[in-house]
Amino acid sequence: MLKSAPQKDTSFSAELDFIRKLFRKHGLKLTQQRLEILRAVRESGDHPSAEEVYRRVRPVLPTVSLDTVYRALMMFERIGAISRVEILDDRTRFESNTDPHHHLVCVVCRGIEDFPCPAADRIKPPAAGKWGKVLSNHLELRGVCRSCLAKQVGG
Amino acid sequence: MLKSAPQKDTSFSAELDFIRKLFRKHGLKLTQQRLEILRAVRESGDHPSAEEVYRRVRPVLPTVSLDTVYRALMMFERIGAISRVEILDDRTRFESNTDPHHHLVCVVCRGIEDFPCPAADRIKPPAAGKWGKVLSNHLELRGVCRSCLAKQVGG
DNA sequence: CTAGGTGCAAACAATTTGCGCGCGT
DNA sequence: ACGCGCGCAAATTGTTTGCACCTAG
Repeated sequence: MLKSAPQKDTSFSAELDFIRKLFRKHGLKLTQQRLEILRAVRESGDHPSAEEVYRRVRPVLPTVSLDTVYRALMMFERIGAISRVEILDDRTRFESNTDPHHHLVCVVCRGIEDFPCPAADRIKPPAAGKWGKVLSNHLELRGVCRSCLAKQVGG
Repeated sequence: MLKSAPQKDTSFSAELDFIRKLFRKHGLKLTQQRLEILRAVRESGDHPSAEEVYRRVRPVLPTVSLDTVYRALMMFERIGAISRVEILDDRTRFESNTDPHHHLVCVVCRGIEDFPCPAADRIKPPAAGKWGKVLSNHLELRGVCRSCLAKQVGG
């Protein structure tokens, strides 16, 4: 438990250098708030909503406000540090995975799981070149996840 | 111009029988409002927001309220008469195309175009069966459409 | 007739913004 | 020291709801 620096911090601090440069590059100030907000999204690797991020940083930054979280998240998205996911019937979520990937969404528990899919990445609009310039592909498979499926059978 | 009954009405009235049955089946009343709201989505074949639908029915139903539009749209979705699309950074949109299909979204003009894609329909989560039960596949290609691309080059 | 539907206005929830002080650079 | 960023609270926007009257079946 006390072996060394906390695990979570270790992995994140490795990114600190990169983050610092990124901020510098965009002429942005690296504040404690921004750092913690970014950490809340990047360390977990999941898909928190703005509210959820707010909840996560409160223990560390008790005075932080929800609007600061919003502002920071939007700013991070602008500079490419995180990306946002919009899921049917739900509020906007954020994620640290900025590589091309796709989502499995459980319509019961609203859980989101990432998965890579080169086949989906490769798909182009029909009559290639006729539509315009494609920037990204995002495939969303909606359904019921394993654990919700198990619960339903019993309920 | 006066050749016959208005074109638009012709195609929609062909669906009237189907609509009527669908409503009956669900024990719903077919009111003038609902009919016009449904028409506003189905006749255009595009992807209007609730606000846009409201705007479209106002000329025909000057007293209709936005909340009636919302209620009707949600109800139509429930009974499968239309489906909803959620696009990044934008309000919910509705569409009459309830067959499996995918979307080309222009990030500049926010326009949405449908396209069929059997390849995308066939994609399954990795480690098949491990995630749960997939109900639908939706691929969203984001980019800049032809006409916005043309404008950008000039600007 | 009578339950379900409508319009109005108000409630709600998520997100955005104006403002004056504080802190990172 | 300067100016961006912060927290507060209030404004906006999209959507939902309670209620009394109305209308399709």
